[in-house]
Amino acid sequence: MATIKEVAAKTGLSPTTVSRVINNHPYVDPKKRKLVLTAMEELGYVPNSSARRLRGQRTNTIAVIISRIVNPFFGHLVDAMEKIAAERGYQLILCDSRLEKERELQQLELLKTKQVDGIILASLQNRWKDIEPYTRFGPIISCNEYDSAADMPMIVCDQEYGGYIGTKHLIDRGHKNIAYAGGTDRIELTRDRFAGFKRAMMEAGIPIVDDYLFPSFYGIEDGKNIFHRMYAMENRPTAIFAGGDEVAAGVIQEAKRFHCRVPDDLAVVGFDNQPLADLIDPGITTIDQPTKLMGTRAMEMMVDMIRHNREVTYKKELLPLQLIIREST
Amino acid sequence: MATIKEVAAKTGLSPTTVSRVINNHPYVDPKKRKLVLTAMEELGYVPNSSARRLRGQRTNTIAVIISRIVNPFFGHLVDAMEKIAAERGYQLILCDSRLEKERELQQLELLKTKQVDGIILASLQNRWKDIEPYTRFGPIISCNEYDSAADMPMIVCDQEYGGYIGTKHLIDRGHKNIAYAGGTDRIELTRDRFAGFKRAMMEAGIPIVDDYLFPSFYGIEDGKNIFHRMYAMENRPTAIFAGGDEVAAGVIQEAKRFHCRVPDDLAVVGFDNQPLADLIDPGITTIDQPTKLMGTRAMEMMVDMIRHNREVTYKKELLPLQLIIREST
DNA sequence: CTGAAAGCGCTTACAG
DNA sequence: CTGAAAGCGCTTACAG
Repeated sequence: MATIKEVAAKTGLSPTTVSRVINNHPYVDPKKRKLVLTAMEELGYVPNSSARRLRGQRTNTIAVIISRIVNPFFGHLVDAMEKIAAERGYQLILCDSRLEKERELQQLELLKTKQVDGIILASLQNRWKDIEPYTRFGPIISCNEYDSAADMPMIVCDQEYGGYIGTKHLIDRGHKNIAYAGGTDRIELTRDRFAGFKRAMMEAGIPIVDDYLFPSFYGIEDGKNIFHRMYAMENRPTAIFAGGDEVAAGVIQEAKRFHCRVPDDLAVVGFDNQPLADLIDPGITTIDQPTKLMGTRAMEMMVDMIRHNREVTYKKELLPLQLIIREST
Repeated sequence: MATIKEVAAKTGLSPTTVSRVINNHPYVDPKKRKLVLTAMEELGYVPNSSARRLRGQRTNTIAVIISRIVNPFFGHLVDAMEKIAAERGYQLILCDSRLEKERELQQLELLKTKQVDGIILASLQNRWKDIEPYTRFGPIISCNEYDSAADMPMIVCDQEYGGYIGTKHLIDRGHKNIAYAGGTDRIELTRDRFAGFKRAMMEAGIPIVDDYLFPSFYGIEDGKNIFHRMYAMENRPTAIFAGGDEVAAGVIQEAKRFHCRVPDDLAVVGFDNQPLADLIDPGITTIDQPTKLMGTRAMEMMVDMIRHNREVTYKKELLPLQLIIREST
């Protein structure tokens, strides 16, 4: 692999001048510039990025941490981020925390070891106090998930409102026995959604039944399990607000298998508005998250922070959430 | 950020010794080792990876190029790869070619500029002659897609067989008017699948109707379009072998909307066996690809090649494909 | 078991 | 407009 020295030798110029050509500096004799360019071409020269990183103290790489890449929601989020990153000349390192705290912390080390210029947290396994120490080493922002105790920029959706409109919709349809599959309390996002659920229920004067509340779940299989737990109840819920479209899809599929009609016997509301929600039968009423917009904004902000050395301070950017009504309610 | 020099200064030892501690070299006085460890701890020292990269000429980073991350097939493939990479201490750079040749070539440059130690091509936009020059700079292997003209290792499935069993299944169900949504000829994988289709048709003595052949398609919307093109025909096909489950899902959804019964009026076979295939109604008969196994094997092989400086030579590892029968046929 | 020195391949003040 | 020199932060022969 040719180095800058070899290019210099071949042209009879100094490495300094070659470097200036590479970096499009002004003040290089046009003839010499051309000479260098030809030599680079002939030698197949390409600058060594490790050397540039070490010298320049930048990596042009950004890490994004998600919790489960097989969740299509994250697929779309990452897609939007990758697009902006590529446009702006940044590489994307994909980190999957697999919902584990330790993995997330290890991935945050990338910033310390100077392997990335910044990190976007699209999921959050650790508390702010454990994440905060890393902010000293470069910009960290959150996108999708958030922690209001955190002193970092966040691009998020109004989850309380999402929880509210989904629940209100079920109430408006005449339901009172409403189950809720909410995710763990550990995550603020799910707490806020649940707060929206509670607000809607309270406004309507409907008591919340503990047995109808299901903890943290993520995939199709979890949806199936939840259905069975509801099905086994004496007093079955007539509706469920699931934590995501995959969970909702699992509920619906199993309901159909057990001849439980959706929405007549069981109404189902999902979350995310994934393509899946429109594909299965009946289509899933769900809360649309502006996934693409979130990813785009987060990456734009990250690049901006890296480029302008912007200070990392609290800033919450709220994006709109919207009820999409289909046949499952 | 503390450097190795500061650790050395603090301990009164040389950077050499500190380096040896960092890298777990033998022959370091246990007391001094402990001394260094404490100093590193106190200073919050972490080795700068750019310096290590430059010095060591390795990056511990692997790029994977896919063509469309929102395709759940790639989501699962990347998931399996990320798992192995993380286990082995490698970072994963995600590159989405978005089906564009130029982007893929630019992503291959990562190897030249020493930003990655190796590249896994999970999709292939360029011909071998355009990819080959990059092999000089590090290991490149393909996974999923392939090019038999290529002199590189490939972890792939027997697509011809996949095309064959899917088609044979439709023929066994009594179909003669079978449409095929095949992808472009540019890609060998799709050519092979199509060859399997043709073999099955020929064996059964069924002529292939040009109007029933649809070119390259990938998503749900494409499936919908294909349905409409078939629906508009005078002599409608009674079955279709779609290029992927998403396409199949689009066909099925639109068929239902137009009261075309699946499988009675139109039988549908997909490809990939994505979770989606089991979720929609009717479930999609499809060809199961061992996605996880492919990703795992590819990453294992890549790490092995990087570690042992294995020569990059042709080697085709064929994984099994399997027909999954559901209600769409 | 330990350290001084060289060098990985760049870029950037500095001097001219 | 150009070049010599220093230095980014490591690691690895080499010598002891």
